[in-house]
Amino acid sequence: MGANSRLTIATHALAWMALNERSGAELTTSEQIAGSVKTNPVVIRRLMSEMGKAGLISSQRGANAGWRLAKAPEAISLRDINDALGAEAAFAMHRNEPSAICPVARGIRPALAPVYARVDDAVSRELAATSLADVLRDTLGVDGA
Amino acid sequence: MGANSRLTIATHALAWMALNERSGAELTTSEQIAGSVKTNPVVIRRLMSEMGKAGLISSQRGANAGWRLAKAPEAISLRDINDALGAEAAFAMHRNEPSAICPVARGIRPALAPVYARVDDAVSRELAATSLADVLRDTLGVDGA
DNA sequence: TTTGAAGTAACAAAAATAGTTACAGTCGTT
DNA sequence: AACGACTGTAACTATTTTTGTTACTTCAAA
Repeated sequence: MGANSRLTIATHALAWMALNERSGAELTTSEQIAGSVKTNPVVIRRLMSEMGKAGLISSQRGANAGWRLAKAPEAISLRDINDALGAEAAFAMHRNEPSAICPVARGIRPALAPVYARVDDAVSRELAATSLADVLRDTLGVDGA
Repeated sequence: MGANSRLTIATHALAWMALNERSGAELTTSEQIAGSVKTNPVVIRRLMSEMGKAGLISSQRGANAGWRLAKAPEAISLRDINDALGAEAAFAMHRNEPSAICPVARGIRPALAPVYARVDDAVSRELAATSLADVLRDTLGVDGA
């Protein structure tokens, strides 16, 4: 798979929201975020919708609509974001069924499954160690601010 | 990206070779492996070519051609295979440059880069813990053999 | 010199992601 | 009650990546 930038875009969006709220804003719109990410607002709305279902953010509709964080930036980890996006495993099994006759072909998937599960666990653990607050701090700190 | 099955196919191929050699064979051909994986021999040859460049296997050309493992199955880890395939990072940055004006957009990539690097390290560590010999053992053990 | 397979280029097919357009649903404001 | 601004989605196109296929060249043993 091409490596996937969904986590990057989603984290960028939440970091923008966090900064916006810190500056006193109540709500953030998809258009504001799209301006920073330089993409189409619908792309942002799609990601936001998934994060809303996961309880990371909440939306307000009607006039004066937008999103707000549902948790403090310290309480949202990159793992939470990745899980919200329904991220798939790092490695996949064969796209097509291998030979039913060959013993290697029959046994290779059960043999690899636990290894791949451990890999995904390791990814989750690593992502869990970084919060949205960490990302925002490092993001703003780049300029020496 | 769709999750990528290249590591699965490459590992399947090497496991097949290891079993073939254990059964007394000197050489293994792409057609034999393709039969077990149920794919086109060229797909196998492409993967084998990359693993050959990484020194995991060696090829013999001419009549009576084929591949043989260049190391013992105990000395080849899934990490070696993954590295040989030039695996890309689990997560990618934005496909397009984000806004040059916005401080979040400017700082988010340097902030995420070390996190993503740690994730890739964790993946490598996890893959390094399993050898081709482990995979072959578990593969054949599935039937209780 | 014949032969079987590696090696590789070129291209088609399939799948996933990203980008775009369009429109219905919601709800303060006027 | 109508308006306006923005969410929520569906539908479609474009782009990128991976996989599958055909075809051809190179190689070395028999």
